[in-house]
Amino acid sequence: MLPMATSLDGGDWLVQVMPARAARSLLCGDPPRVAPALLGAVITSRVGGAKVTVRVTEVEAYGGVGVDPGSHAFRRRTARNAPMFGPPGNAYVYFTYGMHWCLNVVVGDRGTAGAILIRAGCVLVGQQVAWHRRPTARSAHDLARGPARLTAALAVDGAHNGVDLLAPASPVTIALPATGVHQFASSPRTGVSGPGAWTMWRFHTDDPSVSPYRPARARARG
DNA sequence: GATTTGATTCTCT
DNA sequence: GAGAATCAAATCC
Repeated sequence: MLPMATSLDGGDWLVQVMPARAARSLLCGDPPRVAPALLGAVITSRVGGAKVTVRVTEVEAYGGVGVDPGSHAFRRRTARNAPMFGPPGNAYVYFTYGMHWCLNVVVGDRGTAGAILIRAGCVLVGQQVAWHRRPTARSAHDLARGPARLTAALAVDGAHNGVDLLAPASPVTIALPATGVHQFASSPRTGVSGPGAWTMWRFHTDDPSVSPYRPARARARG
């Protein structure tokens, strides 16, 4: 029998998290409905033997095949987006702009290819390690402020694509809060242009670590 | 096979 | 605020 909730004690903060089985069940829902439930979630990385824990403050929801033009899986299943078609709770890590990694949590029923992009968080444990990995950060709130900064602070990269984030043995794990965040805002997604731009599928709490909103813009190329 | 695009970040002005 | 860095995947022809 699993406990109703377990606690993670990290000093001046305390998060009541739900059991992995309950979390996996919750993650089976539609991406825009599940996304707010990930606010306040706790992601722990043990990559390289160093422990870094962040509390999620900002997420974006992405739909599946034929549902969401802003999603990698909109057209069809490919080798790249294959992890999105896996079971909910798995990680989908992709490389973008030639230099950045972004971490998603697969949601929705298996095969529906929904995902939640983890856009920002605040570092609760392992700040020194995070500073070492993110020397250009200007403040503690800046350590994981932005999807690529967050993966840098956690040392998450392609090696973690497809791992089960709800398995305790995984190098990167996620724990959902037993009590969801009640105060949050939604807005259009960052960097999504075209037909999917209108969706209010970006959710964030009132926290300094939330990344500044930037609408999609055309890029000049040299 | 060639070209375009992108769920970004950093630096310089 | 604008531009550069940098590359895999998707799309175009």
